[in-house]
Amino acid sequence: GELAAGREKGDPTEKRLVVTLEDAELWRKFQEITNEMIVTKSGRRMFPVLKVSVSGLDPSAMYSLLLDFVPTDGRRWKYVNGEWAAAGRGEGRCQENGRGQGEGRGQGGGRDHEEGRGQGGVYIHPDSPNFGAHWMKAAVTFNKVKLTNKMNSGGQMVLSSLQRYEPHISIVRVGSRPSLLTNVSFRETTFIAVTAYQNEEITALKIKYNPFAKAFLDTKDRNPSGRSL
Amino acid sequence: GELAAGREKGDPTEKRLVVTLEDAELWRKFQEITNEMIVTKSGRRMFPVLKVSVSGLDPSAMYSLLLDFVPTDGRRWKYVNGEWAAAGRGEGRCQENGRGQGEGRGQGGGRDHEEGRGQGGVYIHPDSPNFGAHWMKAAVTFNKVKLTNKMNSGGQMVLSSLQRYEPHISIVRVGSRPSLLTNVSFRETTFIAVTAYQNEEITALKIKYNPFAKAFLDTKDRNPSGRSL
DNA sequence: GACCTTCTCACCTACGTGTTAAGC
DNA sequence: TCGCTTAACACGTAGGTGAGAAGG
Repeated sequence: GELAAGREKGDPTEKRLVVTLEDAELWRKFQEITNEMIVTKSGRRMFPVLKVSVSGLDPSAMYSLLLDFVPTDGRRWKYVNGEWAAAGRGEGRCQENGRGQGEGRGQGGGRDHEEGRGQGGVYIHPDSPNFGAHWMKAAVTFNKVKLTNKMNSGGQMVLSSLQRYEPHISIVRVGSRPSLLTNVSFRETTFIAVTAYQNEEITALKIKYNPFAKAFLDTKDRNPSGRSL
Repeated sequence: GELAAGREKGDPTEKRLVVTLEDAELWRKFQEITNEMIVTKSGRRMFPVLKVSVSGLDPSAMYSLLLDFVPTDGRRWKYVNGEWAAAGRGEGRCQENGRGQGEGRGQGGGRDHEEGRGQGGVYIHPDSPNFGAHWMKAAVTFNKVKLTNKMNSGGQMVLSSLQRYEPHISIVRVGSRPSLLTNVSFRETTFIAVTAYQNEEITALKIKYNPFAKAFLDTKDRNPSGRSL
């Protein structure tokens, strides 16, 4: 774990709440050359996997961890001449405006409407709900979340291709007195949603580090096109 | 769902609590000829899978579902001449005596000590803890529990080979006021723990109904030794 | 034509089966 | 020997990869 983002709240129990991104080095390798994530009709997992360690919760209180994807801008992006460039406006579907960061909603209110919908909205970590002790005893992995560009029947996060997103993790207390505790994101996890990889260096990194792509490791190694990743 | 077992308690909320065994017909096919479950060092899943539907919970209250295996007797069993027969006493490893059935623990008390240990003790359903609504919206499947004969590092249920067990499911309320609500078992899920199948009819049933054993379906079909299962 | 999307595919990971032979 | 246990194995299920061709 390497990057920490903490917020304080008026609540006495979770004052020292800290959320740390795991595998930050790996994320940075992708981020340096602009990360891409595949979206498919049936849903595609993320790689790298979003993984955070949490501390500062009340071990015996009950929490849920939420994940959503916030567009970093209203733009579409194009990959031309080996570089990502902003194209025109956000394709008309101005669905993203309610989720910006300058709204004063980060401290506990604000999410009241728009929450129950669940389509393209919020991914609830499958361990939810659970005790603070559970979330803190080991890093929390979002390896099962799937990204899609179609509205399927639930569970998958709907993104628009060629738009840029930043994953946001929320911790909410459930039970007797539900409340939003924190809402963190990590810049190195930003990515552009694509239906096919644009930058072949991204492809090479995915193949190199994702065990499920090991079938293509040989192919890329035999192609001695030079640079070591 | 076919077999229901309900218990009432002094608590006003869960008076109508009912737990129903799913796939009872399949369980009965095995039970008729004395069911066996493999135990291995690394842990073996159960087949059939323990699956129950639950109703009568408070949808917004928080519960955990627990599974443990109660020896039906202190005996070891032997498979001789195509039949199971009781052998001598419980092999000297008198580790099981605290869990017998004549103890008056069936209605809600009695489990207070011995619970936290977790080794060979209690399997907590991975969805735990969760809302009553979650447990009731679909049948609860214990397909991930693993049976072992060695004390591994956690998660697996330690059983003694050639002993007979009955799975017990407990529903506990967690959170503000923890309490054991009910404690049910189903006779058709009784089995003898074995390191290798003794009754070849059990083997045939496992192969016939467990998708993971499909590799052996052909073998058994080509052997036209007669009876249809 | 250029760009983006969709589908099928071979090839992996990961792991659940009973079988079989060896071990004790 | 006999009874029980263990480990290696072949063969499944289940599903996650990018490649490549086809579609729009």
